Amino acid sequence: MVPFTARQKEIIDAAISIIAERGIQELTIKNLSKAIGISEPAIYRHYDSKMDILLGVLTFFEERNLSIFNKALSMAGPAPEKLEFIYKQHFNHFSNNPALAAVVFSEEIFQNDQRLSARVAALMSKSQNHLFKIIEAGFNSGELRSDLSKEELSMIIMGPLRLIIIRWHLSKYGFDLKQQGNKLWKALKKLIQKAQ
Amino acid sequence: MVPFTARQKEIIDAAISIIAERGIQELTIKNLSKAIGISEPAIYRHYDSKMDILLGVLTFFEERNLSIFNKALSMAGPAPEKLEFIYKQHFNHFSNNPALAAVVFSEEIFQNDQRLSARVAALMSKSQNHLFKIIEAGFNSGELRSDLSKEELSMIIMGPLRLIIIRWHLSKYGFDLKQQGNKLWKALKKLIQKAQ
Amino acid sequence: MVPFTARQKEIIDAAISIIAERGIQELTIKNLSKAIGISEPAIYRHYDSKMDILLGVLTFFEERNLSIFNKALSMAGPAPEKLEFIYKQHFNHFSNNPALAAVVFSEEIFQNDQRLSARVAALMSKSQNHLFKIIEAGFNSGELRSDLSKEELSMIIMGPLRLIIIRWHLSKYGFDLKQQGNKLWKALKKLIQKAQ
Amino acid sequence: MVPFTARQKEIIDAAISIIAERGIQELTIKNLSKAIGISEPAIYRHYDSKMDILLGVLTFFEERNLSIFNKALSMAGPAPEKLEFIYKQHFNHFSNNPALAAVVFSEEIFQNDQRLSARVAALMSKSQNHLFKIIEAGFNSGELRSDLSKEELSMIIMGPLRLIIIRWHLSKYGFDLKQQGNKLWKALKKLIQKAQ
DNA sequence: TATGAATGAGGATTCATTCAT
DNA sequence: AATGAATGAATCCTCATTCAT
Repeated sequence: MVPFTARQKEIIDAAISIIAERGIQELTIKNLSKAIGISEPAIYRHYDSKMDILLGVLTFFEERNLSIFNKALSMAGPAPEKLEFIYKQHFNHFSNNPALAAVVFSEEIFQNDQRLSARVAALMSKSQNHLFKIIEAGFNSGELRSDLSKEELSMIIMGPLRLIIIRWHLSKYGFDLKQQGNKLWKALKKLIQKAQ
Repeated sequence: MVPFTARQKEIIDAAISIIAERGIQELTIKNLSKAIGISEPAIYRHYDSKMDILLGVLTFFEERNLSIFNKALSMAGPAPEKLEFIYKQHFNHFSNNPALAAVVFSEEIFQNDQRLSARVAALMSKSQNHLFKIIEAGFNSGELRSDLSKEELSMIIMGPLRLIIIRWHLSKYGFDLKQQGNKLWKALKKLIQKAQ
Repeated sequence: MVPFTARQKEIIDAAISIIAERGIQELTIKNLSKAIGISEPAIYRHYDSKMDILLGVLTFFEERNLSIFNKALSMAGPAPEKLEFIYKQHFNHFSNNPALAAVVFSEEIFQNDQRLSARVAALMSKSQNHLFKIIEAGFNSGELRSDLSKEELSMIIMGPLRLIIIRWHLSKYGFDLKQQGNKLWKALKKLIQKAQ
Repeated sequence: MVPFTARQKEIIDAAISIIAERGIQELTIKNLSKAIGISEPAIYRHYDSKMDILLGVLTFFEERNLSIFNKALSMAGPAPEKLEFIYKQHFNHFSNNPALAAVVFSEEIFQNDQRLSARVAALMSKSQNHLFKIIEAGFNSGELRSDLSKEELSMIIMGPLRLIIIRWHLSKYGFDLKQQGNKLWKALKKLIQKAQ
């Protein structure tokens, strides 16, 4: 795992901003270099091709994403709290970086290329596996309803999380994500917790 | 609402196929004309610009989408059945047109342009309103849990539906969408129905 | 064998001129389009890529070359006269198109690419085979010395022909190719004819 | 005549390798520096420009070439033996450095630039002059046929030599150059020696 | 002596679009 | 209704070269 140089980080950040604010189609080397304030060829000192930049963006997302799920997994405490942590982390993260909301769940963005879409699929299945472990722990401890499979539960947990973020983005950040997101979580918790 | 000419319909269909199978970036006038078997300038006899074609694609999606929700709304019967209908219609639709799965929830595709993204947002809020009505009916009849708001419930209903379709697509249609989708719906139904 | 369109012919001609007068490195799409007086993209209406243009240039050379050897082969008369015809045709051809001299024997020009260099090699071996037939006829009729193999003779015939043309080019056409070429041929004839 | 520094020699050698193996178009500062294992700017410590490197390459060729002809000239013995020496030296040289065959007669390579092509022409005429001296000595001693001019003979000697090397290269070194070259020389010798 | 970072100019190619026919 | 030919603007990327360190 080669760490990014400062410039590389800067390029990735700029790329994310552009994708987020103006869409993938506007992610051109020219726009990228303009955003950073260097010439177009200068980009190529730091990345061999545009594809490598995209791959870098994906790497960035992967790390963010996995870090959330890893932290959740390694937390002490009951399963619902871990899930709450995942929700809250997402909301915090996006509230702080609204632009990311346009990008993070855009599997479609990376769908053009085999290399990219394969990694997106891998990432998705990785986070799902983490989620499975949390859910299974919840089954065992009796904290989560066990009349649903882990696959179903994971979909019911992640689907609404993704959707509220997409809506927040489409509404041009027209509501308070943390607050609404919290309400969503509480509602969801009622559904998935084992009735006492 | 001007109806499409036959050629216009053909162009829209080809555009959808291209977007679905190869991604938005491959939707060029050249590829479009090649797919239809006419020359590039011929496209411009039928649409003034590429944007108009995109607008046409969106219109197509809108109609599909609203038709599902309209039918569901006008159905007789209890709310859960209407929701089940919405789920099933989606699964049927995508099972029959797998390529569309790559597209249909791709709000990001239309995010470049103001005109497009405004309509996407409008569409989303329109279907949401239909859903609200169904949910409210469910509240009133006591078929749906009423300790959740309609906003929360709508997210919890539509989020997993979208997610399973996205996963189906990312898995390259690697599982039986109708079957898995049905299981998902049954699981979800357990959660949102009012306990008897 | 698809015939060239008028524009394609024009492009090939311009390409040859540029290579001849300014070298392969100056054969750019920009220079090509400037020479013809159209825009750069317009070139691509007529050839899919620069490589295809190069292939076209090669085709042109092949046809010129094979036509000379074919005519010589089908001539009536003694072998030395056929060889003389080959010599004279070359000198005529290059005197009329001095620029070609820079190109025609430049196997190196086409050496970059597999597809190109394979065809150059094929062309060379084809003309050599024609020459072999002429030489063998000369052996049989007793017009040519037969104490040399056809391979050796073909080298001794074509080598000096190529060299004088290259020198003529390097001297910036500083001598009369037809006249000097003729003297060269007469000298060569003395050597390869069977002494009476 | 400033001697090359060690680094300069290294650069020239690398340049020749690249031209020989991959063609002139691949001779870029980047490829050059990569081949040597230094950075691109480092090249400019040793040569002011790419043109100077090309000039250096030419110098290298000049020295190789003139050394062969000089040695031949200063040899004792009959003219045909000197010519044989020239042939053999060439075959030896290229057998040992096959890649060079792609380059050595590539006057076209240096044709882009005035400075370069002038020196190529000068080199050619210089070796020709050496050859003239050898031929004249052969005339005087009665070892060479004198019914041909020295110009004609020189062309008939050098033309086939060049051609067999070019063919060897185009055949991807598909035959034994030394052996075939020797046969070629023996054939040629029969032609140009004065009959006893 | 060397390098990391940068750049203006230019490379081939594709884009959406226009126009004469 | 359709096309062949064309184009300005933009695409990604490479070139030889420079500069500060």
